[in-house]
Amino acid sequence: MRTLLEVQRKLLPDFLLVMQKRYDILRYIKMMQPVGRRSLSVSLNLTERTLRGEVDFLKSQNLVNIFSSGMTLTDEGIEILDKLEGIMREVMGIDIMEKQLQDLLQVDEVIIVSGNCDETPWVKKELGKACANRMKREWNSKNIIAVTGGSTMAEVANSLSPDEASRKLTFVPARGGIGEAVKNQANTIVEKMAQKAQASYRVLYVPDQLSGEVYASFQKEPAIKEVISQIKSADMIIHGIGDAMAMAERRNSSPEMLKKLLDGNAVGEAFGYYYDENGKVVHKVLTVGIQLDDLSPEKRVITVAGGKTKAKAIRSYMKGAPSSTVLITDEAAAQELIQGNYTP
Amino acid sequence: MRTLLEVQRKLLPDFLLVMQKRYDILRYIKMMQPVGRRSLSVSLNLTERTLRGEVDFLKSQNLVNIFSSGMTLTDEGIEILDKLEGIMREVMGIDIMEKQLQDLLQVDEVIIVSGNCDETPWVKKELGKACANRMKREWNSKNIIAVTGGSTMAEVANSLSPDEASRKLTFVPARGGIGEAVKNQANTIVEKMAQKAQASYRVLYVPDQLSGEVYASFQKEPAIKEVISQIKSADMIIHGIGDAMAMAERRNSSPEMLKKLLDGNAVGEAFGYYYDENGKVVHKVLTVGIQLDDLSPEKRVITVAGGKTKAKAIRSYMKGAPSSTVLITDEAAAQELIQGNYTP
DNA sequence: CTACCCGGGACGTTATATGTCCAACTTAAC
DNA sequence: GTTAAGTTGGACATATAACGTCCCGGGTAG
Repeated sequence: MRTLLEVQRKLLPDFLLVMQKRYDILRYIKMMQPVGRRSLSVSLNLTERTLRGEVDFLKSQNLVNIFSSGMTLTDEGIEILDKLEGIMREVMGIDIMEKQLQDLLQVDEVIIVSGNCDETPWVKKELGKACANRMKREWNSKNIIAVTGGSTMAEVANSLSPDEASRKLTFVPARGGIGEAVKNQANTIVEKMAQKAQASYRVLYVPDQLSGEVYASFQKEPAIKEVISQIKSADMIIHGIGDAMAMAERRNSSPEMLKKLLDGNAVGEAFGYYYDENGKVVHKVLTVGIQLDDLSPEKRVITVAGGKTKAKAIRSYMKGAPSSTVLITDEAAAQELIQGNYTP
Repeated sequence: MRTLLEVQRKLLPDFLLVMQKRYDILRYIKMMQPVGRRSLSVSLNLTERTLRGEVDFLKSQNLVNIFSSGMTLTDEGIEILDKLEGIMREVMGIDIMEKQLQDLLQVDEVIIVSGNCDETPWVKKELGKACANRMKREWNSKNIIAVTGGSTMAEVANSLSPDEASRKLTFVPARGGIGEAVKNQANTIVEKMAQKAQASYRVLYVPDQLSGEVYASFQKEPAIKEVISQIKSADMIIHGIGDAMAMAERRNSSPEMLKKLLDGNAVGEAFGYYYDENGKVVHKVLTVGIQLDDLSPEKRVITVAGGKTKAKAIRSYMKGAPSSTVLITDEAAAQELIQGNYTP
């Protein structure tokens, strides 16, 4: 059933809306029966005429009786409604969660893929695919795409495919090296994405953890400067989110820094910034490229992260995320985000 | 998944057609890619414009690529198509079988409910329900409904429910007693149907197996005569089908008659007529009421019978059935009818 | 009896889907 | 290089379905 719904979501997206509408109508009739069109239509937020159309249809399907005293469900209607209850819980699950998260996190759009990254390995691929599709939808109006590192981003790269618009794109790393393993470094991923999309790309090789002086002189280097200016003018930023401590360890951070993160209660990390539970920046990795201030609402920010274990990290980052953000996550993280919110 | 499809069949009937259409389009694109609109539209029997509408939609869903060299499936399209194949086998199963049987048996309409009467007890109830719904669809233009006996008919009676039109109906037994147990006798069922539909009814009590003389005098009796004339003018006839030998035994037929049936290779029985494999009448129970000749095309005949074991009987009767017949059966019988037909 | 709510008929309006035709472009063969 | 046959995509008139709006007659409760 899961796959059937999944397929239908793609193949007949608005039919599910119709199904939901009719489900609501049946439900309300059951509760309010016998009931007339007028009172029903206000309860359902439908105009009287459209409600009438639906009711005529339901009557033709023998699901409702229409008497002069009002409408009631037929036995068959009750039966169908019973079966629908179970189905709807599943159908509406994802849609509803997407809307809930949209409200909760105050962002433009939330996309949820079903499953749990932590448990089922191919769910991360689904995340990547969803992200690739989402990118595609508006990359004809964008030119420069900045991406970060991470295993999730690597999957995004895997899912990209070329089309006419994609060839005009330029991929750049969002920031200079921040200590990932080569495979998941931003530079590597940028290259892969560009290759998959048949686009151009620029890389930015800078040593990790620069000291203040070198940092300044580096930025004056013409070649570096040009790449940096491209990065700064990126139209779209794709990035993952990590668990703060896990990231810090993976990056071989110094003991002092680890302490700083611990003291600051850092839980989330995104492109080199560490956040605490309230979304406050605890620490930032000093490197070139996009800074938090650069995330203006004109830029499209796509945040990709899934898995129950990352829910806290996602929440921490999202507290301060611009509303132009699109969050792509999985069911497990979404559930955790929604539930966790009521028990802080 | 089964229940989901069942619900959708009721709640969004035309949606299955759309799904099938899009499935076909995807399938053809996969086979013929890269392919243009024109050649695709002729292959699919769609006008170019409608095909274009569908393709635009599929493109917006990222399922097909459109290049100037033609259309191809995207990776996602291939994936969806894969999942669809499995689903479609189930979705189209019933629809397709209905059409196949319509052709095979040369009747106006075939309705199949899923399951097997012989194995799952509630499938017979589903048959009854389906029959009741079908009757409802046109009983506002009919007045007299003749019904036969049998356990299936008893379930039809159970599923009836009253409405405005039903109160004007009159139920009559199709023929005089032909030896059923009381519970499943036509008279009993007539009474029950009338009660369920809040309609009127007439019964016809005649002794079984009349001899020629008494038969003649019986028909002259005024009260009987009136009922018989009502029966003859019935607008709708609802009847079941039985296995010939099983019916004969249940009716305590004489050894001579059993021999006659055996010799004639009788396999099916319907309202007192016994048929052989080719649809030839082997024997008819002599009684008053509707005779085979009365089944004119103006009358709506609804035949209800299910279960794998009855497939042969159904086929034998259907050979001579008028095209105004509506066959209501179950999946098991339908499969047997279709498959059995290729291995005679 | 009256006032209210009921379904359903009628009709003009609007949105959507479809039929039809053409222009610009790509590709492949010659 | 040129032609021919294929492709998509734009434009526009038209048919069709959905919808908004109004009203009527019939039940029903107060």
